[in-house]
Amino acid sequence: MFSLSEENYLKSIYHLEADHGKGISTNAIAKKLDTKASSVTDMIKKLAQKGMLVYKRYQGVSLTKLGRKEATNIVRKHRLWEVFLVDKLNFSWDEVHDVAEQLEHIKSPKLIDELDAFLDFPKMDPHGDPIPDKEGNFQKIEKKLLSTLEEGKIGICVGVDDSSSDFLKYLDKNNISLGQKVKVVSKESFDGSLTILINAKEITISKKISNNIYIQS
Amino acid sequence: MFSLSEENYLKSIYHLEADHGKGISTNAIAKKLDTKASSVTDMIKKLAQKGMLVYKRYQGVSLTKLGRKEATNIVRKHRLWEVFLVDKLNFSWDEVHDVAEQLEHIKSPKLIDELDAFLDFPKMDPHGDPIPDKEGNFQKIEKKLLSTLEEGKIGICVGVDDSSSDFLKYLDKNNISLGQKVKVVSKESFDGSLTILINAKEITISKKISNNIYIQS
DNA sequence: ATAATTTTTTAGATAAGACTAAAATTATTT
DNA sequence: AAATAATTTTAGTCTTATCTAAAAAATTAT
Repeated sequence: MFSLSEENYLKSIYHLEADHGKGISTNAIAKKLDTKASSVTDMIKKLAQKGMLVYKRYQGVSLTKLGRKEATNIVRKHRLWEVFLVDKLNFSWDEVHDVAEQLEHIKSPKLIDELDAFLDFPKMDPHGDPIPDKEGNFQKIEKKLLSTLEEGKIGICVGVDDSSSDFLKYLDKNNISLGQKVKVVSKESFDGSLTILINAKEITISKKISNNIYIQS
Repeated sequence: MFSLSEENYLKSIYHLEADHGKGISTNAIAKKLDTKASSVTDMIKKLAQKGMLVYKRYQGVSLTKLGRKEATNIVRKHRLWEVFLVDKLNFSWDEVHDVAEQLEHIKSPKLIDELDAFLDFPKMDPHGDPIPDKEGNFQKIEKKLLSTLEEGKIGICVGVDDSSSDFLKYLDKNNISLGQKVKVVSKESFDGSLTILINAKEITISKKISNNIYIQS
């Protein structure tokens, strides 16, 4: 059994590895968890002790198979709860994160399996992120950033990178949601801003925005 | 905001007051929470500080209005989650307690209101205990222990006192569930055991059992 | 290659919540 | 009303997870 804190470390390291490959630095973890490097050192020693990760002084950490399994399970729970909140309890996609952060730590294998079935075994969470199955497997879908789409090309929104409330509210305000068709009308090379056709309307979005929307094309 | 520990103390004191009236002793709380009296003293000082209860050394504690409100809300959450687990996730009534103990501490007013609506505003949990509304009000139903029912009289099972897994499994095994009609066929004065007619079958139950089943008559 | 900088670790402190053991208070007997 | 027993509180310790400040190691720059 893991403490709430241990689970949060495992999850953060898992996400960092997914984004930046193996060998996660103490500072990167500290930044992600909004804590101090010295606290991280303490905790990774403990998690190494428990066989969840490999750690050598000054060398950063990598999850072991066991650690990754643990982390994946927390991610699975987080994403299933997000689906529950949106599909069943009328939460919007910008409201789910904080609550799911709490719910992901509930310990009950039966609960999460039944929830999975109740939700009809969803494959994606409300932000387009894949939900691992019981064994921790999930299909990695082909996706790229909207910012990489060339002028004149068409794609379908399949996910967001940043899922902060502010960003999601921005998307809502501009009627951008997953599953929508988007066409790049023009690209401004100076600042990377994009004029896109979405919902039969042309809007211009900044590079920062297009860097946070995933599409399939 | 209250810590998990503080919430558990408030809830326990609330239940003790419901059963034994005001002025709950340190030892009673310690027993309920399976902890030491000295730990209880520390915590009730803290909760008194926060205005949740009235405490005078060596005199036991009583919840304030605020403390009772807090506690009621936790009970509301606990019981709503129990309904969710049984109605939506195929839990049986002997499996819900431990999970609900965790879920009751999730902090999100929207979550619990939406859950309430999703479950169609249930008035009772799976054990026949009333679910407080948002304001903390609930109707107290008239009920008495099966052990107090006289020979030849009929009642309807409306709740259980003990809701431990073992006891509930016993009831399941004997096909006793809420809403059922029960008739006292005979009463053994020596040991208080009861022969009852339930489900068109006669069974004999001990005093201990009949002391844990509530009926309406 | 050495100096300066950054990162990481160690050492020691703190807060919450629990514990043990002993002291203080209250309750019960005789 | 003492004496005994039970309960409650205090004092001090422990664990978990955090922090600050300083030391150690690694990295980058000169």
